[in-house]
Amino acid sequence: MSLSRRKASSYPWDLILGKIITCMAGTNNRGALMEDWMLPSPSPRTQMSSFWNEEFSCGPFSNIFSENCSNKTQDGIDKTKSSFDSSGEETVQDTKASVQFESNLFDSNEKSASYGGLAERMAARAGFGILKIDTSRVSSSAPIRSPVTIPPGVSPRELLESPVFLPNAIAQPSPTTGKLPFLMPHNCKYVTPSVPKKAEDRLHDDSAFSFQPILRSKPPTFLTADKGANVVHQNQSLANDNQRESSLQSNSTGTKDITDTNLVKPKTCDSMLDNDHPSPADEQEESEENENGEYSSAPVTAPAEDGYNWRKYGQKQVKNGEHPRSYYKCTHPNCPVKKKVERSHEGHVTEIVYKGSHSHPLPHPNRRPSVPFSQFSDLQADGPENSGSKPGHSTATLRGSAPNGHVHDVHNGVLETKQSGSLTTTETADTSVMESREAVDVSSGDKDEKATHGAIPSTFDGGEDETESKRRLDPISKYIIQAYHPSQSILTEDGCFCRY
DNA sequence: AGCCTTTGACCAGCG
DNA sequence: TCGCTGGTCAAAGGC
Repeated sequence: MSLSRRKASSYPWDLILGKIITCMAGTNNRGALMEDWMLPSPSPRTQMSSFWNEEFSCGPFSNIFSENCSNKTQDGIDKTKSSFDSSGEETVQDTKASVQFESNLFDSNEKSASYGGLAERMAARAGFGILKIDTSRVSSSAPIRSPVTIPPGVSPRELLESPVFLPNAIAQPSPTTGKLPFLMPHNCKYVTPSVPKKAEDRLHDDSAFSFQPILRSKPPTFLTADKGANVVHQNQSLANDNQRESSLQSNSTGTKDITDTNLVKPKTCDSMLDNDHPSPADEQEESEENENGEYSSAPVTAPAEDGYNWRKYGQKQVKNGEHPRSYYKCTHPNCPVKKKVERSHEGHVTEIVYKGSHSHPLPHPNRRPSVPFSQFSDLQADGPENSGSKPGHSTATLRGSAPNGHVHDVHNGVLETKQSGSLTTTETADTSVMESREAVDVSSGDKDEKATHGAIPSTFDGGEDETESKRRLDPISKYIIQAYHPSQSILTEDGCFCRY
């Protein structure tokens, strides 16, 4: 498989949709769906279009899971909704917004659905029509003019990298790219602390959506391990959201007491989001769907690509650990950050622990060829502020892991939190860049977060800002993020994918 | 040449 | 003090 194809496959949407497909194993249209699937690098948007047109035009996205998977799931969804309803009308609004948005998309999809030929369908997938050129009218002397007009000041490269043209990984979340969080199962919001809220915000802001500079397109990894990132980010972002979510984030995360080390077993949703950031050590975890629409043994993602450079300096088989543990150091001079990654024998990342705070901004993208361009952009824009930890925000860390109070750690049955270091419960984790980045990506539409956490740095000079200064004062912190292979995922009562 | 991974050895903490 | 364990070092080799 070509590199490009692999990259496309690595996009979280592939994972999400792959899971959906798997979930829909009982449906009759799977074959048709997979047929579309086989088209080269379909964009998330088109994938979803096909998805809806062929499979789920009968109801809201959230019903997909309940109708195609299990009644139990629906029950879980209902429960979840109930819990949110109790918090106010916000949930209702979200639901409405979601439904309306879906409706809009359906409308657009109906158009594409009428397309008959492959070209039309591909055009629909690409988000723009394929112009038919009448070659008979083209003279050899006439200048060949592209049907696409590129505005002055916009390079073709930029244009190509725009969300519309980007089939997947590079595209940032937007209605155009189909990467909007709302596309995820509504309940997935609970998967990651940060994702949820962001998705909600996005829904509210749909009408006001506007493209923003690519900051952190981390689809993935949005969690991953990068899931942990989300958790961390949540800590920061929660500064403004604490009150609102505090009611939702119950004591269920009793483990959340905190620490500088947080172990989170992310739900699949997070995991999927994290995907696109294969870290050097995690690249192998890129997952691919096989012919059956199932994921190969290749792991899903790791949390990992956080934009920093890591050097592996050791590996050990931990005594009681099921999997070998790898030790990584940040390659930046004098940067004390380390991380431990545990992988299953199949190569799946089962746990990631970040320790310490980066004492430097994210490395320049150009120095990290292994990282997709979009990530570079994000990373670059990200700056140090996201990597910094904010004492006092850390309490949100674990909340994020179980926003709704539901811990979906099927593996152990509980959210695990490891504590190490001297951090107090209120000064837990520093916000590791990685994790927070993912969160940032998802929450790009969250103005509050931006303002509060600098997710989209207002001072994007790559220098050190106040946050950075604070971050450097933070005690060493650790994050433990656990991920599971998608093939081992199940749909929980909450409508979220969990791994077992 | 530089950077990374691998891997056995070494070190430190703990009971 | 000894053994166990987790973490780290550093040489060797690969890319």
